[in-house]
Amino acid sequence: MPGEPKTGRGRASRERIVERAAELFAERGIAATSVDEVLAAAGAGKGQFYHYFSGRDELAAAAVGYRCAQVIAGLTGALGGVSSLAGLEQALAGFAAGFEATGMPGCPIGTLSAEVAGRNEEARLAAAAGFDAWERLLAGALERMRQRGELRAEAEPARLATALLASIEGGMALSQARKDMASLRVAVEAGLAQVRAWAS
Amino acid sequence: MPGEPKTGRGRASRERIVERAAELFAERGIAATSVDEVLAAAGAGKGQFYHYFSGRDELAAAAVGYRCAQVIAGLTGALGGVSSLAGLEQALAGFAAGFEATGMPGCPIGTLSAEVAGRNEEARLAAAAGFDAWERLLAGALERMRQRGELRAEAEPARLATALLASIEGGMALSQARKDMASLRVAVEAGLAQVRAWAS
DNA sequence: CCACTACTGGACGGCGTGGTACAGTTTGTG
DNA sequence: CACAAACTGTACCACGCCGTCCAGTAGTGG
Repeated sequence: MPGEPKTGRGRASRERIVERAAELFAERGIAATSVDEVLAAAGAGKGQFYHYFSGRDELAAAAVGYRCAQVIAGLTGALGGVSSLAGLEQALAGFAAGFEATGMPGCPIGTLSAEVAGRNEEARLAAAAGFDAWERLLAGALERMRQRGELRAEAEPARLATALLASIEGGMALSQARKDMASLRVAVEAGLAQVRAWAS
Repeated sequence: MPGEPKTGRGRASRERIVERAAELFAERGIAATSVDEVLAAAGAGKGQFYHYFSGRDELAAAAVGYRCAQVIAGLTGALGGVSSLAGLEQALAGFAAGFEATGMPGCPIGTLSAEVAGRNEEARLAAAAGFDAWERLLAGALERMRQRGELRAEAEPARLATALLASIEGGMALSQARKDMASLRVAVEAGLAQVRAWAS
């Protein structure tokens, strides 16, 4: 029965495995990456792996969770302090630029989510939690805009955040398939137009 | 060297394989479905398969193309004749209802696209073509609305269609991860609001 | 009817996979 | 410092995978 690490050394080992797995899963896909490859990249042996994980699926779930935490940490930096429309526009433009710079590999959460949903419940929940956190960041920014009077009082930050996130997510999906940033730009612009419609 | 079938019998065999592959890929994922499983489902042997396909990847591309054609055919029925806002609303509501009825397995094109992009160029192009066709259907409906005077002359059907498709696609991605239709509904409603903003 | 091509079915092989077993080494603790 | 628990490395196994091969069966044009 595998369990949580009980020593610092163990924790470091487990974490190294998860880190490498998250990287490889993101760039090659989960199904297309073998446990052996992950272990080789992490410089770990089978014994370590099955000491901490019950098997492949548990690793996938952990890696998805780790990836989401990374992404959310980055987004928190960009969105956490936003409280104006101009700030939101800038943050999203920066996000789109980063997406383009990495070669449009699809949404880091969305791609994993699509691969995992319906085949690994634990991982699906991790991805959903990632989306939730992202949406909360957007909702927080919108709420601050509303409180500062930039948005009308009747605006609903939660709904707007969902719609905005869907636009971003869908835009990335289209851009990934088309290998063309235009779709994401149009989608983000449309999402922002929605927000502007509620401006005071 | 595999090639196109030259007899009716051959064409039927090839098509049976592609059909079953499209079904299995859609419900289990491409990477998680073996060629042997597809062939067993199609009642075909290895000889037939390698007579028509160079290998796994070519089958994947063909199956993605087939799936897209199916989906687009269905959407053409729903959107082909739409020329009013009410009609568009109804078509999208019907689409959402269908999505819910099938258990929210993600967008039939989007899920495959995410799995295939970056690993199978031919299949990625097929998925992109599917998105293009879908977007054209939306753009056509919007253009008809504009010509009927329901949308202002300055409205840009192509841009609006991209934004609307992104909302739908992103909404499906969120709903799939969350197993909750609410996200898709909010996203679609927001997309429609964008369109209404251009109403005369 | 013949010869030639298209098509079919399945047996087979090499390989990579996820997972197990187990012996050896650290590490923390009393 | 003893000793148990945590941890690590690797050899190994059974299985399923993709793709090859080939012998046989339609089907078709001359």
